[in-house]
Amino acid sequence: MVTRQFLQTHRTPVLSDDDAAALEAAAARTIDYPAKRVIVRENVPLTQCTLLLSGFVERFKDTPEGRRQILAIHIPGDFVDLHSYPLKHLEHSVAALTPVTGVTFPHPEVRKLTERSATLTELLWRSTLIDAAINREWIVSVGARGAAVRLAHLLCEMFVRLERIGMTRGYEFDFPVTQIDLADATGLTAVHANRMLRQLREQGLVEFRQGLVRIFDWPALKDFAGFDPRYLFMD
Amino acid sequence: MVTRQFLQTHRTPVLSDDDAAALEAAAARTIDYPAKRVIVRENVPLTQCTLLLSGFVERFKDTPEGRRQILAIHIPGDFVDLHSYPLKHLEHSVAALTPVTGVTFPHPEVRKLTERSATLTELLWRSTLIDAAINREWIVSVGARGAAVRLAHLLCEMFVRLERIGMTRGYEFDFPVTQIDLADATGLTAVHANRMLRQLREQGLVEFRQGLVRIFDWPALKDFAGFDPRYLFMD
DNA sequence: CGGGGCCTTGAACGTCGTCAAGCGATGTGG
DNA sequence: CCACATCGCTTGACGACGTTCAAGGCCCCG
Repeated sequence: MVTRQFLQTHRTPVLSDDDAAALEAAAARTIDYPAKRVIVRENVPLTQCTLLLSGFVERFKDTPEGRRQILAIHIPGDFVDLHSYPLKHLEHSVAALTPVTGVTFPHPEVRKLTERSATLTELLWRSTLIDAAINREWIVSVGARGAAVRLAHLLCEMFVRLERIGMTRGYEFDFPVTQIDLADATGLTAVHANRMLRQLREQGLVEFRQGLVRIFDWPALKDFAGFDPRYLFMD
Repeated sequence: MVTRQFLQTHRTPVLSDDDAAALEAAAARTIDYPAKRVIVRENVPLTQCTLLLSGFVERFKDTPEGRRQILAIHIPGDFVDLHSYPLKHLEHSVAALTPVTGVTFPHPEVRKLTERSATLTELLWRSTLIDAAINREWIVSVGARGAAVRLAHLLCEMFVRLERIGMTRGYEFDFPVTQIDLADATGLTAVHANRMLRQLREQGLVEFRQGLVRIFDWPALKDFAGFDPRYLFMD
């Protein structure tokens, strides 16, 4: 049941049992990666996609000036590169933030799935478009929100997404990334991210310490961040 | 031939004549919008997609604090909301930047296309993922590039995209938006965007005046902007 | 025990935002 | 036909937010 978490996060359109079985059967093999390992390198032809089973993954681009911009963070149940099926290669790289397990779906198998069922196609397509919606929300974050709000918004997003797959404990969850990663994701420097995290903690909103997030006041945090989860299309 | 410009911008995968004809036949009717008119409002159920035939369109979100963040700019040959087919509604709004003509594709017709041909499906899917790749490049812009570089990068992107559909004249093209729009797209204030545009002009790179862009030195501009067109997947 | 990540804090600097004012072009109503 | 409002562009002065540079601490691991 490698597709369990994926189907848990993507409930529409509803798959027939046959389609669900076909999706499950399209999985080829599982792979492990150690933390920091590059899983997909930009501009390299790809012949398969990877569904994340455990661990955290980043998509990112490094700029000529030496800055890293994280474009997305993936959690178990996410396809980290399903978009490689129509695109054939990626314009960014993908790397493991933690030790990771994934399962591969060869492009020809994906093709067969799209030939088989328009509903299944819609589901796969939809999942890549939800990633795109998250991309756009991040544009809003880095383009139009202040530093503290940006960080708060990211923590809100991770909380809601992790909650859906049962990876939270009340208002607490593991988010095993460094402050440098948070800074790279929000377009800040590590120094400033650190200061803003302290501010969030002192405001009694949320605490991030050594990969552990504790939300003190969820309604206040949501309000502070201007977080509206509709962009996650959870239904 | 309402799909001419679309097929011009999306050459892979290659469609059979039959598939191309089916796509063309799926078009329902043309619609005109005046400048500034909202075409799609966020969070409203949709039953059709719109392919842009002429004019410029923006996707955007307005923040509670009153800032507008432009998420994408569309030109003729772009589907402005094909992602509404799998998503059923959008998390952002779409508006005309100029007077605009579009042609609609009802969702049931799109569904029929996906049932008909896996290649056609792949092409449509791919076009939405190229939009997503542009979204990600914009994350890099607002997150990791300075103000002048951001503007330069946007002008590079528009030049390359417009050139492909024959809407440039040498190193000059119409880009009928205001400096306010440029600011909203790059996460800057109009005042600062104005200053940076002056700087680009005085550096002899590019000029933006009243909706007209003149590139003085394309290699130098590309270099200054760190522009690598591969994220546009033009093949 | 030494080295390297990662986190933390301070001080100085710079990019970009805010506020304010003036200009020209356009358009509208008296 | 002119008065006046509106919108977009431009520039200056000032201030704030975020970066850079620097230093020290902690912890883990070799």
